[in-house]
Amino acid sequence: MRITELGRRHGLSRSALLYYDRIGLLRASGRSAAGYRRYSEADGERLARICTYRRAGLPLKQIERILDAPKGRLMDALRQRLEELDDEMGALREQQVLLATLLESGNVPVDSKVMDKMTWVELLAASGFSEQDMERWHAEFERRHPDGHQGFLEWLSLPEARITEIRLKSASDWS
Amino acid sequence: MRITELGRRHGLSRSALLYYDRIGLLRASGRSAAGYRRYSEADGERLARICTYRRAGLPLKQIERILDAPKGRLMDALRQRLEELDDEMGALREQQVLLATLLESGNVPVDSKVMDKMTWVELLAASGFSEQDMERWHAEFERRHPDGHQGFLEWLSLPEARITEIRLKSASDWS
DNA sequence: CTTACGATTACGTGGCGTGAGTGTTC
DNA sequence: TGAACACTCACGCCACGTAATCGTAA
Repeated sequence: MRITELGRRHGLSRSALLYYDRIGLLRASGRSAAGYRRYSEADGERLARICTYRRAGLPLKQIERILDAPKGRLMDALRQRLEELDDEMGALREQQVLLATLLESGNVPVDSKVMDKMTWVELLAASGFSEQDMERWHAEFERRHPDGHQGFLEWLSLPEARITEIRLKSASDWS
Repeated sequence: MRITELGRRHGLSRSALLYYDRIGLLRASGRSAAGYRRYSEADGERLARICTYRRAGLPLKQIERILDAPKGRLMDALRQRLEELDDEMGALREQQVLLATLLESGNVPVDSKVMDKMTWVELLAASGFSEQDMERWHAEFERRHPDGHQGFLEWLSLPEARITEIRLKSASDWS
């Protein structure tokens, strides 16, 4: 099979396949007498996998790594991509909110949903939680669910620097 | 004002402003004797507008066009960006679906970032928080910051019905 | 003297698209 | 003989980041 034909079958352009060849992601397994690239059935199957991971938004470099890697690495990459997607969708949602307020032109609604740390600490204190309890609780949180801890601190709208600080302290308290 | 200072005030890097100068998006309105870029108050206000539109995801070229255009063009651009955003979010959602099916067919453990209620309760219990404490805490939360309470329960990924249930109970506990 | 800024120029990123100029197959 | 394909090389896109090498301010 020749390059344009292979591309057509998988919904890719000729130049895309030329690019894949250049970067070594999918090298033509042979050449004709005139120097034309020839693609085998195996090449086609490899390309099918490439297209699948590309539709999931994986960068080509990572695709190259996982194509010949054990299944565990592959699954790790997919899970990681899912988490990235959360961030990307969050960023788009922020853009939506900004655009909506700009178009409403004028009155900017205040988000009372934002929780700050002081309020949070007050709440726990009101239920009989001491500062020491807080520290032990942060440490436990960090030990059992680092990602959840991060997410919670973000939910409190703490600046990134403060989050890092708290997590580092929590980790050292635990060890 | 000099370049790094202006950037710091708007959350941009020096190289970003150098780039804006090169492409003509924001030219320094003057130079010092030694050739340093000097930015005026008017430059700062222009940059503030640029940053706003950039946070909405507009490309710099388009920003340049709408900065000195009538208000109508500006609104058109914002509306158009909102529509693009729909497409982009749709694309990301497709990636999510594909990833979910790939992960499920491969029998893979679930996202650790998601915090569920059981884990949360366990954590508090580990720090000496009783069920009764929990109830009082929910009630206090609901009384002082209803929106924050709602947001917190959503963060735990609880279904809407369960959230309503908890909030109603908390409200009645308090009254 | 140091060090924290300023300047310019040039190259890298990702994933191709788009030519220019030339050869091959049908 | 002409159209449709193939080849290689090189530059363009976007929004900067990152040196490298230099001059200036405090």
